[in-house]
Amino acid sequence: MATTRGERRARGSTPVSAELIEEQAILLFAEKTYPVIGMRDIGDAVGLLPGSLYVHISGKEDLLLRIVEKGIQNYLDAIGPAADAPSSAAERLRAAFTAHFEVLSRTREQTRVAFFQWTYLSPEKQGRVIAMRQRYEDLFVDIVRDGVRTGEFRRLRNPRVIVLAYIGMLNNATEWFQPDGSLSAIEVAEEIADAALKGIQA
Amino acid sequence: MATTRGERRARGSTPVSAELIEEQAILLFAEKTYPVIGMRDIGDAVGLLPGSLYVHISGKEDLLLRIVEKGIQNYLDAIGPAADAPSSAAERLRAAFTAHFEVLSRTREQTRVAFFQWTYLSPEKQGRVIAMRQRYEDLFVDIVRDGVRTGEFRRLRNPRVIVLAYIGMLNNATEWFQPDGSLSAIEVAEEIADAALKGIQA
DNA sequence: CCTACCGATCGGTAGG
DNA sequence: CCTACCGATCGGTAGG
Repeated sequence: MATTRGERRARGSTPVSAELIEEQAILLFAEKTYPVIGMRDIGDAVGLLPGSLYVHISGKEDLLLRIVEKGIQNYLDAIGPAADAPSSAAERLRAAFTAHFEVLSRTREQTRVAFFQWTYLSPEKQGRVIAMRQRYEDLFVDIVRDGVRTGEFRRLRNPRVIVLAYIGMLNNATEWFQPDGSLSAIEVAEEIADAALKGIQA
Repeated sequence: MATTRGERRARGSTPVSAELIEEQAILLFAEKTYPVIGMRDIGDAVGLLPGSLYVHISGKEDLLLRIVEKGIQNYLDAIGPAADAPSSAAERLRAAFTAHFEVLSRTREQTRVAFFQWTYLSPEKQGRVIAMRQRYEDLFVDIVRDGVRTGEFRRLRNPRVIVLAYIGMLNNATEWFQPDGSLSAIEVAEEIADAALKGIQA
């Protein structure tokens, strides 16, 4: 049997920082999820004993909070400008999809944690995350609302359902999009934007 | 402080069965996820002490496996016939979406567990789940492939991306669709099927 | 950054 | 179905 937890990093090799701990925690949380990763796993990954992690970080949950907030902020920073550009609703939706997949291809593991594991935060901290998610959602609501108002889009019976469907599709792409795969973020985003705007019917 | 775990069900009231334990486990796993729910939580929910659960079930992981497999089977049973019907690809896609949302509205909590928590199973058990998920995915692949082949759908550059996007959208609907909300499964499915087939552009 | 350890909780079992 | 308990593991800390 020997050890289940492999000592992945030799102790005392290079300096350990809060950033390094965060990086390794992202990889571990993304792979196995927050509740099943122990401080001992994180310690092994950076080459410290579990108790020594507390020299650099204040606790396990605070580590998660930082990962989640930065993870969502990455999307707000990239999609905000795309969604607010002074162009047609169709172009803005296309640009928003593209921006989303570009951030996803850069930060796939952090996205996994940010989108799916914020629920392990305490209620108070969840509130901050929900507010950020709402801003993210509103970017898409605005595009669709504008498009319907100007007549560029069809009069949808339930625009909110469409927005939720789009966002759900984007969120879930975290599960299948491969940054190193044969299709680039732009190619995937264009294909999906075409399907969303024009439909798949001939 | 007192107790965090509320004794939700009085001990010794009505007979406990494997089915009751499964029902309660679905609710608990759906709300908090598998790894953070203990046998003590499940015991509280059915009115047994944790050790007594093993009279009815063989272990925590086996409980999860049953919930996941039945949860996915519900979708195969409902979508299979819809996807294989002798009608147009558009009608079959519409019927598949509708069937999906109908199962979701019936089994929302179990779907949450089945779609998102099968990753907590041991590798061997995950294999069985992956095979079922593949059959589910293939139902949609077949519809899109048929539609493209007959010319009913556009020649998509990457049909697989579209299928993954659709399925991701459906899977993620588990997070926002409310069975008791103002919109029925059929209404939501129709709205989304329209958007998928015709697009949202005017 | 380590040593040494804390109390709490985990899934599961022996024996009745 | 309960009593009583097992060894393992958890996040975190005191003191150096």
